[in-house]
Amino acid sequence: MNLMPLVSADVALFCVERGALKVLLVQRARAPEQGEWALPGAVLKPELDQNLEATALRALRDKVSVEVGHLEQVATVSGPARDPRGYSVAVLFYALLPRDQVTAIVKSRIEAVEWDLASQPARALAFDHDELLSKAVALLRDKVERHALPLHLLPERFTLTELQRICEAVLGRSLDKGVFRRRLRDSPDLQEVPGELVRGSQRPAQVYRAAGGFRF
Amino acid sequence: MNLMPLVSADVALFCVERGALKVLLVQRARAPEQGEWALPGAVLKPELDQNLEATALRALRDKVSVEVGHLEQVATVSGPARDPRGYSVAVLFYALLPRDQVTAIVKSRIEAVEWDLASQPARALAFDHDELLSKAVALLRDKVERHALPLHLLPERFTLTELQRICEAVLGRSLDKGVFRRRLRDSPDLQEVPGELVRGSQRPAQVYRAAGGFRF
DNA sequence: TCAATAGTGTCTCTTAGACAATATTGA
DNA sequence: TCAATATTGTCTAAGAGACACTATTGA
Repeated sequence: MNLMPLVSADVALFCVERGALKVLLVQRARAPEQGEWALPGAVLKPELDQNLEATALRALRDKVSVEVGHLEQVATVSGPARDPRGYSVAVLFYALLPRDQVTAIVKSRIEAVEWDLASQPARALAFDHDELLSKAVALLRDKVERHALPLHLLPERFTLTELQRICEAVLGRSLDKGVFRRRLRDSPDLQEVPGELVRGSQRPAQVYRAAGGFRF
Repeated sequence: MNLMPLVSADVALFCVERGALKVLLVQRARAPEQGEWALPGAVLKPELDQNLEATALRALRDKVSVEVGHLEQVATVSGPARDPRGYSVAVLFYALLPRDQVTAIVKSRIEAVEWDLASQPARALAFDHDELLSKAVALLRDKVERHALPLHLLPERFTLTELQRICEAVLGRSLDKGVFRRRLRDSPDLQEVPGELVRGSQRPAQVYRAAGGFRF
């Protein structure tokens, strides 16, 4: 038997705020890299975590008091130098936070938290988290580019225009309304909701929700 | 500090043999699951492996004496029950073996090895390796379906028809010659080789090779 | 010439992209 | 009526799929 490395799960938690894709950063309260900003994460505790997804969920619960219903695995990085504590293995996930839960997160817990621009963070990140963040953003964009709908970024009920704005924020470019709606027309992931939603002085918009068991 | 889990790397090594996508299986020489068939793998040795990719390469080197030049990370699985030795984390990779190196592999090493049908193996696999294999096949197919060229499955020089046969084997369906060649026309991943290659009594075919630094 | 495979052309259909036109509401 | 946004339609171009046609070799 040989010395086993530190295994942990890190999470890029995304939201869309004011038209931009943001990622949640935490300021580390303890060494190593104390005071530096990083993606939230936790060390795997075999006696506590059923698997690494559970570790990731626990990290979000403990550090920012958030419960998310889904996780996407992005990649696993490893090596002797990426963490000063020694040889380490980190499994990276991302999760999406609905728009109506974004404000709830900031006023929680001991460590300072902050939403930073996902595609070009203002903060320099500890460890190799810059690289991890890039991978997570790339995977999310790739999925949306391939017509997956990031419905987890929206509240339970939403309009097609809201959905389009979210996709635009994720992709970092504007989409054509006609093309967007044409594709959604036959999407099995969306369901009309009979009730409508009126906003200000304009034509009311149809409300939709995610279809049961949709795949992201 | 708490007990850390067993970390290992497993590899689905693919080749195309007689028109079918095959995967390399090894018969386990030691417990656990002694005598059962599984994907080749190795336990991470921090003092030996620069990272988990190195562990995967070492597994191929030790078990089947093969050196591959590339690895694709597929996914990471974890949990207390997937390996009887205890809580474990396994990082799955796949690699592609060129057609002209397939025969070299079988006559190596202590453990029995076998090429099995990748999409529907005749052998039942130990641990959760059935599931791992499915993930690897799905990822490989997805990439080729999205027009990535699995050039690592071919020898250094090849014809377009050979390339098409390889893609067909990976995808498990036949492709249209015209469509296939039309796309390849502008591919930056392919380079013509001035010399030609004649085979039997028919029109000679242009020989190609992978362009420097192509992305798979 | 023929068999066999290499390589090209052509037609149709679907879809993306761009953009215009119409619809519906409150002020 | 007007401003503002929702929703639909239309034209064009690019690409996929199906399939036919031409080209080149050795036997």
